[in-house]
This record gives sequence, structure tokens and C-alpha cells, in this order.
Amino acid sequence: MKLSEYFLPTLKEDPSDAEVVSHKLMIRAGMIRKLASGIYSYLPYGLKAIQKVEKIIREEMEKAGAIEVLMPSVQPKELWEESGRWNYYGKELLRFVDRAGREFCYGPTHEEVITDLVRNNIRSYRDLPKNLFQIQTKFRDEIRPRFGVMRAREFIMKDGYSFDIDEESAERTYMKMYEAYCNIFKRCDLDFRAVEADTGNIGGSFSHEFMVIAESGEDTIFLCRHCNYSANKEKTEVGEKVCNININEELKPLEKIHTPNKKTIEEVSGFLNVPPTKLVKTVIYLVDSVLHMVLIRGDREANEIKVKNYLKANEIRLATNEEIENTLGIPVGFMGPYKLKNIRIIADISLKGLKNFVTGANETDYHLVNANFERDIHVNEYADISEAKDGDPCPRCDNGELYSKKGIEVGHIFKLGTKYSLAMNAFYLDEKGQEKPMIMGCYGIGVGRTVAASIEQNHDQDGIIFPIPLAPFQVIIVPLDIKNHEIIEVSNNLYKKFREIGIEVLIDDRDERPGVKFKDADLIGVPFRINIGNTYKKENKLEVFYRKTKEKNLMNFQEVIEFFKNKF
RNA sequence: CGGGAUGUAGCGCAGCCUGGUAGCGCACACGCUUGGGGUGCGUGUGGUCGUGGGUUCAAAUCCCGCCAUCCCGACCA
Repeated sequence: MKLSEYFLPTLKEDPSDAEVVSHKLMIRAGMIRKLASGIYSYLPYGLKAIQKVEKIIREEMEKAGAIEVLMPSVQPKELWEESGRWNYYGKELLRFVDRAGREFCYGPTHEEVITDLVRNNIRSYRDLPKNLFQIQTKFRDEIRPRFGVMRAREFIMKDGYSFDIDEESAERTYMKMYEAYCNIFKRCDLDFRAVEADTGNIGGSFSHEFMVIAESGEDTIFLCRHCNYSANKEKTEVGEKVCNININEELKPLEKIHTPNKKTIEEVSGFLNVPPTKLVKTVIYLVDSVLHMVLIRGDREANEIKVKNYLKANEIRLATNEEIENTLGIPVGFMGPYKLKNIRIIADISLKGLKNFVTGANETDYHLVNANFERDIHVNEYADISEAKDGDPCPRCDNGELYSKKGIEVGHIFKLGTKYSLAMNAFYLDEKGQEKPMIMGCYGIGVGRTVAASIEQNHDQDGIIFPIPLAPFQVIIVPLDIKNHEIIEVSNNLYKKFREIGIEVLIDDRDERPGVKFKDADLIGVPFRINIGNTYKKENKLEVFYRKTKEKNLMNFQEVIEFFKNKF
């Protein structure tokens, strides 16, 4: 491609509304332009990067036995009512009506459509398993789109769905997809981890997320230093190993202490000179419109999602002070489980066996000291609901320790089970002629996000450094003086030669100064640059410049061809 | 939706406080110049000052409403 004929509007300055590097660089490098909040156009250069990822995905999916389809973006309300998600999915679902008043949504995901497609066309166990995928534009009306295409409302996603006859077969399919995903992200040259994950809105029994390690990531994951346990923060198990604080202490008499205006853990801990590990924190959640009390050790935080999952709730949020004081009649800041009835109390397992702790007295300006379970407080429900912390013992291995990292979720796989097949009557006939629900799985990859994540991991102060598998062009030829016939001729010859041997090559034939061309080439991150200028005029040498390390090598024309032949 | 901020040429910004006919840099066009890290000089094109209303002789500037965008929290590929 000749740069003079290409459409690559690069920018010298960072756009004012971009925050993270990948967003800034994608705009500056002429890959994307914003049309509205969370809605972007891909320019040719950005599209090529997208297509690189898509190609890798297609190859690996097909290798793993998945078949490509293409479903509509616009989906009728009825299907979503059948699955029960028309109401459940909430405001993220973009809904609209056609001229006849029929209701539709723009597909945020395709479980409903694929299930409908399969149930109408597959009846026999002989036709299973089937694993279908598509690469397509989705729309999710995110409350807060952010970071360019990283979290856009309209975005390109590869979504796949599998249908198996039984659990065992479904698990085999799941594992195949797991491996395919690992291959895909490896081939994209990403530093990533597959972690255990929460299933969220999609539903299902278990799942893994594929997290690209990046400081700008919106997710936190925990990894074990010794074994290969890794999980999303909202899924990370804490386990009972954290609860050996003082289980052997003798019980002391319960006391009510005046703690004027001491409300937070820090204040109470400081005032009473008791470590936070001996305080019990009380948090009230409104769970599906009912208040629930959650108890957590003072040095830990409750994890809302773990609470939500434990209670199998649809909706959860912290209760407001008014809700607590009006409904329970207890003062926020001095709350505790003492003598409370009419509310479900869930204690975190970190509290198991804790002795002589401090907790709110349910009376303004008073706390209880040396409180103990059973003797003073009756809790008959313990659950793992606290948030993992750096340094926590690993829930899986003996002496492992957890540490956290930030990650960008580029892929997510779910074992759905029969959630949709039951709701939508996707049954098949087994060899005995009996009707059975298909066992489903679903598998997603954010294509644009994968490109953005790659840029997060591969850039420097001068711009993008594309890894070869994602690079829209592998080589850029830079004739440094386009008025010099000799230089132009070699450049053009090299360009032709490269195209013959199948290299995707750009040639910067613009009438620009060398500095401008260098800056642009660095910015857009072409892995190899070939400078043709003075060194060619003097010694007939071409300069091969490697973007990543900034190394330069001088070679003659034939050596350059040899160097790049069969390289990519 | 709650909290914070911004909206002036394609991009980045100044002007607003203290009202008086809109400016800088980049980009773009033309000419000369230059040719190994955003060359220099000159000339030029381009603006409903987000939008609606109000105050005023006069509004980018003051007041009110609305809209959009971005940042911080809950959702997600």
C-alpha cells in the first residue's frame, strides 16, 4: 500500500477525551474515530488489525471443531421473553419498535437466537455435538462506556455456542474451547491468564475469563505463587485458613463500652486499642428488596458479588442509612448482630471461631467488647463472602499465597448447562427415543478489545509496537528523499518484490521530510522499517530498522529480500 | 443513576473573572526553502463560540434550562 494513497490520518497530539494509552494511540495512529459515546468507526489501519485477530480466531475455532455462522443483530422480543431475559437484562439491552409496533432489541449476545436456530433444526443425538460461532457487531447500552474500544457500547465480538448430549461431552467441548482460547491469545502474542470467573448476566454453572495483564485493566485477578490457582477477584475463594486469629483464647465477660462518635473500624480500633482483626464489621445489603446483615472481620471487606452469588440473588446493593434506621431501628456506625431478630444474618467464614471480639451494640455511641458467638450472638450461617487480599493463603494448595494483578478481560467462556435449553425447549431425542435437553456452552472474545489490550502491552513513548501477528503491515519502506530518482527506484523495486513474496508492506511515498516519516512509522507501530537514503547513495545499503528494539542493520538489496523471505 | 469537570476552526488550546464585531499552535492550500527524527519563511482557506431562552444599546463572556462529551463508583467481550 502506498501511503500517499492510503487513508491514515495520524495526529501529533493526544486527543483530549482519551485516558488510557491504547485509546490515545489508536486515535493518534488513525485506527479509530469516535462517532458517539462508546461508538467508533474503524479506519482502514484499525480494521486491518481487527482482521488479523479475526483470522487467528477463525483458524483456531475451526481447528477446534467450531463452525462459523452469522446471525442477525436485530432480535425479536419474543425470544427474549422465552428465555426470561427481556426483563432481567435491564437497561443495557437496546430496545426499539418497528413500524408495526413490534418490539425488538439489538443483540448484546446471541444465546436466544442460536438456541432457537438449533432447536428448530436439530432433533437427533446423531446431529450432536454442534459448536457454532460468529464474528459480529454487538450492542450493549453500557452505563459508562470507557477507554475507546476497550469498553464500547457497539463492539465486535466473536461469540460461540456449543450443544452437547450430556455433561461429559459438554465438558470436553468446554475444554476444547479453553485450549482454543489459550492458543488464540498466545498467537496474538499477549501476556494473559485464564482465571476462574463469575458467570454474571449470561448465567450458567462455571466459567473462565481470559485476562490480559495490564495496569490499565479494570479487573483484579488473584494468582497463587505456588500452584496454578487463579481467579477473578469477585470469584476468589478465601477459605478457612484465614480464621485462626485467636480461636484458643478464653472467653471473657461481655461488656458494653461507651464509644462516643466512634463509628468506623479505624476509629473504634484506635479508641479501644484493639486490632481490626478482633472487630466485627456489620454491613447491611438490600438483596432483592430485603435487608440482609453481613458480618465481616474488621481487617477484611465484604465482596458484594460473592454475597450476591451466595444468596442466589438477582439484585444487590448497600442499604442506605435511612433504610437501615427506619426498618431496623438501629444506628449506622454502631450496628451489630447482638440481639437482632427479623433479619437474616450471614457471617463471613473469617469469623469462625473468633473469640472476644468487638461489635456494635445497636445503640448510639456504644460498642460491645468481648462478644462471643453462641454465648452472646447466634449466627447459624457462615459463608465465604469476603474479598481476597494480597498475601491471603491459597484456597487450593498447602503453602501457597495469593497476589493480585490488574487485567483486561478479552475472553470469557461459560458452561451454561441447560439454562437456555430448558427455558426455550431445545431438546433432542437420544438413542432410546427419549427427549433430553441439550447441554450448552458459550464462548466470547472481544475482538476490538483484544487489539486495544495488545496495544496496552506493546507500546513505548513513540507509539504502538505491533507484535507481528497483529501488525496490519509487517514492513514499511521509507524513501527519505523522494526527489532522488535512485532512491525512488530502489524503493519501488523493493516494494514490488515484497508484494511478490507475500509481505504486507507500506511505502511512505509522501513528499515529507524524513523526521515526519519516522515519527509516523513509529506511531503506527510497523514492526520493520526500511530506510532508504544517504547510506544507500553512499554505500548501496538499505537500513533495516526494528521498531521494538530500535536496532538497525545495514544490508544490500538481495540480503534484505533474503532476510524477509519466509519470515512471517 | 449519584459525584466531579468540560464544550470556542479538523485536532490541541487561549479569550470569559472585569460584556464592546473571535485569537494562537498544529493540520490544510499556494509559493519559495529544506531533505536522516515533526525544516524555515511568506501568503491564504476555514468558526451557528454545544443548544434554547433571558439580562443588556451590546453576550463566547453574566443568568436560567436543555444537550453532548470525559473522569470517579455499580455492569460487561
